[in-house]
Amino acid sequence: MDAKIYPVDPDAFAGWDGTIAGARRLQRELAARVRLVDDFAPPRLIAGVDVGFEEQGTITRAAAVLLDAQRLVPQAEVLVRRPTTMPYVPGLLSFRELPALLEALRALPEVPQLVYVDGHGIAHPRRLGIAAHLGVASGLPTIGVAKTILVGTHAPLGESRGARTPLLDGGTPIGTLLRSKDRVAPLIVSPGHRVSLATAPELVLRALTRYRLPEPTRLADRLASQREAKAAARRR
DNA sequence: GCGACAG
DNA sequence: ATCTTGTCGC
Repeated sequence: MDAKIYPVDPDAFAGWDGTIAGARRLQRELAARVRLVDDFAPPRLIAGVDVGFEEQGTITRAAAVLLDAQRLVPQAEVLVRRPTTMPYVPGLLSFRELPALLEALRALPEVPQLVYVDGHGIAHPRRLGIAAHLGVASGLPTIGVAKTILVGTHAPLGESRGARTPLLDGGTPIGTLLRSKDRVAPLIVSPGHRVSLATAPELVLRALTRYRLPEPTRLADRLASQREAKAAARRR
């Protein structure tokens, strides 16, 4: 049976019975609420969110960083730590990370016009990756920026920065592979909510500097994974 | 039934 | 994701 019951967060999982099968049913329902049309104000403030773990995975760390959309300079950052409630199950990432992520996002001093999420948007088996789920749960425009493919196929991609090719699932476009830097593995970009398939990669390009990851998710990733503290501790 | 499988 | 040293390349 599907006996195991997980904690249900009313904000992100209203109506979920706590089971794995129920999680997949809820994803199909929520996917119908995803809007793939550009519907956001010209970004003045953008945010990046990501999750990391401590204590053998028993503690979840969610980070949210607010940045000036024009200069890509951080304006504020939030880090929340909570007990981990669910294991990682491919396709159900949001059920493990979304509650903490929403808490971090809500704690930011201002509401961003656009949120960059570490993970897929609609490039998901049931079209509800964590970026799409965060979008419908918060109502905010979101973009998914993942480092590897979960589902879909694609044609060969050019080696230079800016090269791109569609990510397809049974012939249907679900995202874009985007080379953000020469000779580095491409980013898999897909819309989360209130952003179109064509605009998503453009918004990622605008948030790039000299690294593979766009600034919002790069900074959130560093904070969530304690890059700073770990590097310092290891040097001693 | 046998693989694949975001973070 | 996390555990981890050195090493290759711009």
